[in-house]
Amino acid sequence: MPRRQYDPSEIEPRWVDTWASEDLYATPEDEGRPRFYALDMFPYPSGDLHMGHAEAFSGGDTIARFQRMRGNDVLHPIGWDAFGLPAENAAIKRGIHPKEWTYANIDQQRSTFKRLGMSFDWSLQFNTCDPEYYRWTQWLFLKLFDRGLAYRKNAPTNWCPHDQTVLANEQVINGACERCGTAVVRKDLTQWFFKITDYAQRLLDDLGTVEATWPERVVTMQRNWIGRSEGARVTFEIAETGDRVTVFTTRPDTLWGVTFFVFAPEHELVSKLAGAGGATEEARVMLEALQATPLTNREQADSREGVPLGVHAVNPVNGERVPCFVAPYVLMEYGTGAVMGVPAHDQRDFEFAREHDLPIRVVIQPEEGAPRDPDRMTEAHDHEGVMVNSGPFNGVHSPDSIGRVITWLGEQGIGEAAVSFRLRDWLISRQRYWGAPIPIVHCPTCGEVGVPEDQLPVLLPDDVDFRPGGESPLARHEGFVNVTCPRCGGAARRDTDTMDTFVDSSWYFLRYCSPHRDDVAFDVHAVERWMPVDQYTGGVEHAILHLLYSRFFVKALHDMGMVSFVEPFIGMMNQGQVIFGGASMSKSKGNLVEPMPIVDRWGADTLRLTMLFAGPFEDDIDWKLIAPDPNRPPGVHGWLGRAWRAVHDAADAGDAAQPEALTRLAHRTIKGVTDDLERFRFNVAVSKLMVLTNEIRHTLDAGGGASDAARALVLMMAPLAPFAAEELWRRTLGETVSVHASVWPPFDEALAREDHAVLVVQVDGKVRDRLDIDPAADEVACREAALGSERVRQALDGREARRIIVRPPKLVSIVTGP
RNA sequence: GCCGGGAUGGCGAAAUUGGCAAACGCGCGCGACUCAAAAUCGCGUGGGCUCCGCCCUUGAGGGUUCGAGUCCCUCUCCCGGCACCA
Repeated sequence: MPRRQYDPSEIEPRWVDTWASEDLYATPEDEGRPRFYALDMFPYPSGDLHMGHAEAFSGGDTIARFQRMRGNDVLHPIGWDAFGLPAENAAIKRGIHPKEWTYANIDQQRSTFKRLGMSFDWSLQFNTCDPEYYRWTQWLFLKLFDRGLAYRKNAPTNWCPHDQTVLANEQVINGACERCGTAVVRKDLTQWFFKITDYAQRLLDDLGTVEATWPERVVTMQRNWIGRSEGARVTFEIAETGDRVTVFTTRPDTLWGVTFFVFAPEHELVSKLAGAGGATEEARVMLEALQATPLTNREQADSREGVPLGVHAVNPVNGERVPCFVAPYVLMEYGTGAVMGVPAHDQRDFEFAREHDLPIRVVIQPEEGAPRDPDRMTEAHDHEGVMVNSGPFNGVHSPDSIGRVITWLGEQGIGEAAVSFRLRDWLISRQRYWGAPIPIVHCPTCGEVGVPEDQLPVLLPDDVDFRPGGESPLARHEGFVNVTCPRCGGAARRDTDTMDTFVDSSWYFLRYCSPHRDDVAFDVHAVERWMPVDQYTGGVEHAILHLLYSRFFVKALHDMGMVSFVEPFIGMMNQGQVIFGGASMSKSKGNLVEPMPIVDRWGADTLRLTMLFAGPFEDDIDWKLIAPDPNRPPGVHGWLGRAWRAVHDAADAGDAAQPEALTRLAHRTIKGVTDDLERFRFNVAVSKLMVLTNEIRHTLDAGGGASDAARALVLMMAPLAPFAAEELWRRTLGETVSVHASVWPPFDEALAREDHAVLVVQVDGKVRDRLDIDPAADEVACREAALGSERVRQALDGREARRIIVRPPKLVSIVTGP
């Protein structure tokens, strides 16, 4: 066969077509083999794929291919997270329909995925904006609704004035909309929520089951987001009105230090108490202003402002009457929306007390150092210590104090142990067009009525004025809004909100198991076969939102008896970012590097390998450092060429005997690369293949044969450089079955072992000699070899060896000192 | 402020988890091939010195150990998350 140059632009498109015509990556039928679900976070179709996609999917595809070759049935699907605001915004800007924009981008991304050689089973593809999919999103909403896990309430919400919609708590970053960066304002609206708080404890507990196989930071972020605190609930009574108000505190041991009481501005009792007669006219005006202030403006003010209510709360532990205030530093969203003020032991209360000239009473004294003096304190003492001025508890030390006070509160009937979570319910309604309509009808007689299952999907109408402003777009569509009540048949109105797109993505991994079933959301048997996902690959930006929501969905479905497992994702890995010159890439910065020009010029294998070889998968890749000259190929391209030539030369050398040293290296490499790929250490795996390639080259140059080693090399290249490996396998080596349908090479443990050893001899911690030694040498032989060394004798210089530590066959450490 | 992660040659990074620091690659230098260049191949490449050898070196300082990039303590800097959470 005439020698051909390594030419990816000729090779790669050819295999794209062949693989498709052979249906090479079809998901196997269940015949009892082990299975592996390799899932990548599905992309949002906003234009073509970018370098971040190339990085993530290169890793995910390598895993899928490796697991297939290891004899697993692999589910490796792809689809599109296709509803969402950007489609609408882009469509408004360009005057085209969101649907048209979305499906055009999906076509573009699909074609790029194919060119990159991703081993997806394309027959499984779906898009969340397809009615065949969102029908079941709506169905799941109704299941949650039936169980009381979806409900509507009026609440202060985060409103983005630019995008004209509410946002979930998780979508507000530093007081701004995560999408457009506009400062979020507070708006009281009636909205749909999912009751994720019911699952707070389980979402926290079950993290323990994935802790070992998820990135540590993701687990930590979830824990912090759920934010469990232990403490007590204590009930105070308002002296003037008799109202009872409960507070949550993590420091019940400071109850004797309460000198005031504070309500959040939204607290339900505030208006009543302000009208109880004690409040001044000035205070009432201030209160109104406070209640009208947007959330974010308050947060940014960082003030200790507050309004006296003119009423008093009675401290249940000692009967003291303390003044009540309303202050924005108390949040309605956390705890009970009211707090006891303990200025001596809480920094915020301390600042509030100083601002409003309120008394400060020390009830915890530190065990060491000077006792705290209320008149001289410059900050709260929020640490541990001994209880003082605390009636029956004087002299009690932390850490016992909190538990003892809680027990006592219970005995007195004043309070009880309590747990509070930071996590809030998930606000899912959006006043935008491009999303799944909420399948609810509002009937004047029957109230909120779920759309009957046989009437799903509630289709998103095409002919809608989706420009933002005023009412939500669907509310302006008469034909959509006006319906008859499914229950009583009377005139009713459809709910005109759409669902947050995170609802769509909270169950897509279940749909992949049986994407074309039109009678169920998912086939129970298919889901039980594939789920939970073995390895989930995607960006760490979803560490909280998407992962928390998906975990909630799966737990809720578990409780409904629909799935047997409680966690959706067993293994998880997050790719690093692809940056350029130390900064994130963007068109406006002019530092955008796109994948396709690189693929066209150097090939998809080079692009994939460059990503995987650059460093650990989870670390950022600075493209400027990896490929500094755009006119020269990244370094791995050179290796592909060397491997190409080495395999061709090995084939030409035919049956020439392969030296044992090369055979041993090949087995060592198989062992190492297998281990590296199992642990997603792609960069190290590639480096081992480079070493093997170099050794094949040297062997051939020395006149030896290398055909077995070359075959092993090609097999191991397959998950990492699928095109080059396939070309070498089928064309150069003449195999008929695809390398990607071949079995991962086995290794012989005896051959993989090192056949020679170097005995390092240290004297007083310094390396003094290196001796070749039989790897089977025992302790005695190693000791003798070391002591027999001339150089060691010189280093000892007549001193006596007091202690000799031997680790055969690697090391002898001789100690002369004491 | 709280929580988490990190710092190794000119650069990206390895180091079997306490046992030869810098594998592999990039870049650079020298050489072969070539009229020449590219491509390819070979050799060299942490620093220092009195250079066939020796000494030093994993952000800084201390500790444990026969032995520390790896474990412990203190500190500096960088990156990420949360941030009135009572």
